[in-house]
Amino acid sequence: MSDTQLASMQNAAPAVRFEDFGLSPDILRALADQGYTHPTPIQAEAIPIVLQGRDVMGAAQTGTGKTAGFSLPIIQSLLEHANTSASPARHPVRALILTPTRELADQVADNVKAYSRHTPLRATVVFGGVDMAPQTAALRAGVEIVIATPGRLLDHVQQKTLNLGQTQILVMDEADRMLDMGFLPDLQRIINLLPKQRQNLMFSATFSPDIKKLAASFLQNPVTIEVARSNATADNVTQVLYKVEEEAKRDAIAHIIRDRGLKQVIVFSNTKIGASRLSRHLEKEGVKASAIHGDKTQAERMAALEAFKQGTIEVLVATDVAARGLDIAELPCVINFDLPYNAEDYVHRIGRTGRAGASGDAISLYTDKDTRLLADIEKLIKHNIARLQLSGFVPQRSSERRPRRDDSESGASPSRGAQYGRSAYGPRKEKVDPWFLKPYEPEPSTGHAESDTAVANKPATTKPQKTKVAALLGGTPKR
DNA sequence: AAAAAAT
Repeated sequence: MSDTQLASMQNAAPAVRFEDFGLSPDILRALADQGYTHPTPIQAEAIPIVLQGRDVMGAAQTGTGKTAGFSLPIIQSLLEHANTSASPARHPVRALILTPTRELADQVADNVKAYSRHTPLRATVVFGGVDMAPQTAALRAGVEIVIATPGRLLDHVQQKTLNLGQTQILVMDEADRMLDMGFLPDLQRIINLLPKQRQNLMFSATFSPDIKKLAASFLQNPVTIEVARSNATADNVTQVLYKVEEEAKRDAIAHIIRDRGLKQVIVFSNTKIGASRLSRHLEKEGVKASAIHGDKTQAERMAALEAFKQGTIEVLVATDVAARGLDIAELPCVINFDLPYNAEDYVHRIGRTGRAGASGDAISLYTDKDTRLLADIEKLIKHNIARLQLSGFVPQRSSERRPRRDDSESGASPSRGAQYGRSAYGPRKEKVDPWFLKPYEPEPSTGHAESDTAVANKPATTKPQKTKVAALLGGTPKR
């Protein structure tokens, strides 16, 4: 027996079970339906605290079972003050769960519905991009738990199809993301609609000063629950980097997918157009792919996600709409086609894999221009990511796509490309360079951290952003 | 820089 095994046995506390929390048999039955018997660490920590009615500031990594961590005790609390009346008027909204994206709202709602299925409590989801009528019908019939994105929720409040006057529990999921997305004014409006006396739970994967300010503004004497170190990446996810020229990225993705025989992978692009293009490129290469981003209709988004979960498509090419919270069972691999502009998004993106203790791979492409982004990411996750060579990758360069040899340097007559200008292919800043024949040049092994740090420390380039959030929280509310 | 979210 290894030392670590021995140590873990000696340290092992008697395993906590869901039955130990005094949860209703109806909830336990729902958990049993799904084969859940033992809580994850965050669940074990959060459930008793939420049951006590305390406010919570949760620093929870994705994939830790956060949703059940707050849903189960909320359902229990609502049950303890159950109302047996069948009248819709007797079913006021008592718990409100806010999420930044529609897909996340839908997913959380699925979970809440599953956990409460044997109880008399009703839950419904409310988000934009889809017909309001079914949501209105569900709300009119009466629900105790609403899961929503902020905009459509406020829309319903305005339409008087939803009243938050009796809501006792507020959950803000992915609060950092909601701030990033400019939801602060909406959040403040929503909070103003709620009774002053209520329980607040706020979850955030990362902790910026803005998040702390938001927390201080509405949490009452909160208990802080921290499971994984904040801003940490799961250590069961293997992270690697491949340096690729910008023009070769799409081929590199196709190569990696084929080379590794990937059958289920999310590829993140920084732009909606980039995501669509890459998806089409992969399809041309015979890889079943779909794109998901904010310019797609909600129906297309849901269809793509479903097809990916079902395995009908192998690759989901996504913008950061899919970066946070989405739970795809046993997703083995995430690829960054672009490095995210925001280092925190890197943590979230790769958090789609390695969930629930499974192992996962996170592969990122980077170019010369990404030095700064890479430095930010490695600073945030507090370690360096292995630079690997993309083996056996010789990008396909069909003659029409491969830029012609540039003869101008040798004094020969200008190439057609030069004659006609660069309109058709866009500006090319470099002379033709047989980059794909160059040997791999690893980053200087101590150097990359040092040189990157040097870049990060340049006084002029460190961002001194004065945030709107601070202004909104501190000063006069805008609009 | 970009993306997301009510219409």
